[in-house]
Amino acid sequence: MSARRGLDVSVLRIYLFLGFETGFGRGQNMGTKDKPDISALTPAQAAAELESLARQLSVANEAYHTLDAPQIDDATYDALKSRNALLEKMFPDLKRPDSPSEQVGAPVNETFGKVTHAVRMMSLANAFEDDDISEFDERVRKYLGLPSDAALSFTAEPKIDGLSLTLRYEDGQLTQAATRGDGEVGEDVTANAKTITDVPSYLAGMDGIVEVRGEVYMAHSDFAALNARQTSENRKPFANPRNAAAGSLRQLDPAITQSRPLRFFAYSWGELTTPLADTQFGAIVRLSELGFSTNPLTKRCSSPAELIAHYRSIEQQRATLGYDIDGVVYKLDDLPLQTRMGFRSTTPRWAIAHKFPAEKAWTRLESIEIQVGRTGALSPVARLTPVTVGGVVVSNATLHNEDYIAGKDSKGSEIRSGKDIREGDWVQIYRAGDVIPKVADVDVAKRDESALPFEFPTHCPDCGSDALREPGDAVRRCSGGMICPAQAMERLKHFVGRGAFDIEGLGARQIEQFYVDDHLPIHEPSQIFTLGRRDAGNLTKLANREGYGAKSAENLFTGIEARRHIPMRRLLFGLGIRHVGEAAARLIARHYGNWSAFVAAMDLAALEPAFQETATSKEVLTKSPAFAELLAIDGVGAVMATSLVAAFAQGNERTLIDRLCSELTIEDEAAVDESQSPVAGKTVVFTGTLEKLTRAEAKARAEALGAKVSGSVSAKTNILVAGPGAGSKAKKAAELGIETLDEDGWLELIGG
DNA sequence: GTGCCTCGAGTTCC
DNA sequence: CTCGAGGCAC
Repeated sequence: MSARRGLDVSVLRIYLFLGFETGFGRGQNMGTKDKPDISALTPAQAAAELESLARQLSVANEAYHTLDAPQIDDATYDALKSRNALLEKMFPDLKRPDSPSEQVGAPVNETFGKVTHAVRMMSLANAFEDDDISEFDERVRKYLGLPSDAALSFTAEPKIDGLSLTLRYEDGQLTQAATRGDGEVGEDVTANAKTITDVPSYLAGMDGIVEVRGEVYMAHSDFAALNARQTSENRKPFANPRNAAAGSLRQLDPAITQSRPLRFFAYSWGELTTPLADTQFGAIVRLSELGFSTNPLTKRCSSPAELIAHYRSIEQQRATLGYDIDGVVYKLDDLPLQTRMGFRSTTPRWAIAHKFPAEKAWTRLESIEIQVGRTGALSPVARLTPVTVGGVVVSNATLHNEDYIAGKDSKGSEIRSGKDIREGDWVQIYRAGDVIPKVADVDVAKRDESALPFEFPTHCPDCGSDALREPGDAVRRCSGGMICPAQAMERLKHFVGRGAFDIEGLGARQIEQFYVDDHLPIHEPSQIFTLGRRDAGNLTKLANREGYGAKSAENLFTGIEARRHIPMRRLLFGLGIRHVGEAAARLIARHYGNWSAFVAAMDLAALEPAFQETATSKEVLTKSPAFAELLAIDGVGAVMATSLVAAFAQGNERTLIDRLCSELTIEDEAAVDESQSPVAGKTVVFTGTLEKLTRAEAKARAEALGAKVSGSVSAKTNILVAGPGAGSKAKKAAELGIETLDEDGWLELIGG
C-alpha cells in the first residue's frame, strides 16, 4: 500500500524528514523540494542527488536493523528507493557502483557473524502484582512436590535494563562474545566485548568451557556525558541509556565501542565444563571472585514476603542507583532443583521477573482506525499525537475490539471504570510488558462536548462486506472471505512469513507491491510460483522495474525456487486455516505423513453427514470414522477439525489450494526419529505413586524425549510406568499385554 | 463443569 | 507481549 501512490508527496516528506533527522540531504536537494521534476535536472544535479540518495538509503538500511538509529517508515523508504530508480533510469551513465537499487531490502546483519548458542538464552516470565509472587512460590513447590512448610530459598536481584551478552571462555581465554538474538542464534560481537573493562579477558584457573552471561548497560552519568559529546559533534543524541548501550556494542569498529563507557553485570551462565556452585547465590559469588562485576543488591531470601520486601527496597533506591532497572528477578536458589524444573518453550520454570509498574503518559487520541487481519478480524487501532513513554515515541496503540473501546472486557465487566474511548479524547498510554502500547485511562473531563461514542463499523472498511460478530466472540469479522482484498493480502503475508514458506526476498513489503502490480500480480499463493514463467514472457521484466536490478530479480526467483520443495507442515501452516497454527500443523502433518493421505482424509470427512449438518459437537463428530481419526490426534478438537475440513471441502478455497499444490513438491513428514530416544513416538502412562519425580516433571521429561503422555491405558499405550499403589490401570495393562516398568526401570530406560 | 495450560491471532516498535 | 479460545485433566 505504501509505495506506488503519490510519489511527489512522499518525496517531499523524505527530504524534510531525513534532512532534519540525520543532517544529510540538505543543501543540494532543496531545489527538488517543491516538485522533483527529473527532466529539469542537470547531470551534475542528478549525480549529486544520486550520491545523497545512496547515503540516505544506506543510513536507512542500517537504521532498519539496529536499535540505536532513528526510525524511517516503510513508505518513506520505498519512496526513496523509487526516486533513486527513477534517476538511474533517466541518467543510466550516472548509476553508482554502490547503487542502492542493486540490493533488495537491507542485508540482514551481514556485518556481524552469527553465533549459535550452545545453551539457549531464555527470556523470563513476568509478574506485576505481589500475589503473582506467592503464586510463583506455590507453582515451584507443586512442581517439585514440596510441602508448603518446607524451606525454599530464592535469590532476588535488580533487573538491569540493558542488553544481554554471553561470554565464552575456553581454558580461561575469552574466545567469543555474542548477543542474545532470538535466543537460539545471536551476533558475534567478540571484538567489541573485549573493549569493556568489566569483561575479563582471562579467567585464572578455569580450564575447559566457561560461558558467563550478563547484561551490558550504560550508567546515567556516562550516558549524559556521551550525549553531550554527541551533541557537540553534531550527532544525534541517543534516546535512552539502553539504546546507547545497544548502539555502542553493535559498532562495526571496535575502536568506537572502546570509546563508549559500557559496563557489564554477570548474573548467569551457559555451557560449563564444571559447575560454578550448587546454589544460584553461590554461583554469583563465584563469578565475582573470578573478576566479574556482580550486582551488589543480589540477596538470598527464604520466603515470598522477604522477596517482596527486597523488591520494595530496590524500588526505593531506583532513582539513586545510577543505572536503569525495570524490575527485580527472582530465581530458585538450589541449582539441582532448577535443573529438575527445566524450561517451558521460552522461559525457565524456576525464575520470574517482578516488573515495576509501567511508565504512563497522557496524549491526544486523534482518530480510531480499523485494520483487517488475515482471518477477517476488524482490529481498531488508536492514532495518537506522538508521545514519549518509557524512552520510546509511541504513535499507535491497540484498542483490541469494540467492547474494549466501550469500556468492557470479554466477560462484560468494566475496564477503566467503564469509561469508553472516543476520537479526540485525552488518553493515558502505557506499554504493556514494556512493548505493546495500550490505553490505561481516559480523561472524561477534557472531552469535547460534541464528541460522540465511537461507532464500530458493521461493514468491512476494505471490501464493504458485512462484518459479523459470532455470539460469545469478542471480535467482529469481515464476512467477505476470499473476495476481501485486505484478507487476501494478509493471508499472502502469512504465507510467505516465518514458519510458513519463508521465501527469501519476498516479505510483507514485496507482497504489498506485487499485490497491486498490473504486469506481474500476486493475488493468491500459486501466483508466487508462476512469477518466473510470467516474467519470462513479459516485456517489462522485473529486472527493469523500480527497486529491482538484474541481480535482485534473480535472487528473488532463486528464493522462490528454493521453496518449491516444501515440508508438509509448512504448507499446512502457510495456508492460514483458522485455528491451525504452527504446532497444530506439525501434529497433523506428522499424523498423516504425506499430503495425499491427508487430503484424501479431508475429502472423506467432508462427505460425512455430521459435517454437512454443520454439527460441531464432539460427540456427533467422533462417531464418523473420518473425523475420529482427526480428533484422535492429541491437540486437535472439534473446532479445529471442522475448520480444517471446511477449508478442504470443494469450493473456491480448495481450488486455490489445489492450484498451489500443482506448483509444489510436498515433502512427506518424517516419522519421529525413534533412534534419537528409546521412547520417541511411544505413548506412556504413569500410574501409582512416583517417588523420584513429580507427575508434571515425569510428563515434561517424557515429552521432551518425544513420547506422548496419556492419562488412561488403552490399546494405544506402549509403556505403563507403575509406582506403588497402582491399581486398575496396571491390571488393564497386564490384560492388554503392555510393557510395564517401575519408576527405576523407566529412569534407566530414558537414561537417568 | 471448572480450572489449568498451551496455542493462535493480532499488535507495536525496533 | 497479551488476550482469548481451544483442548484436556481433574
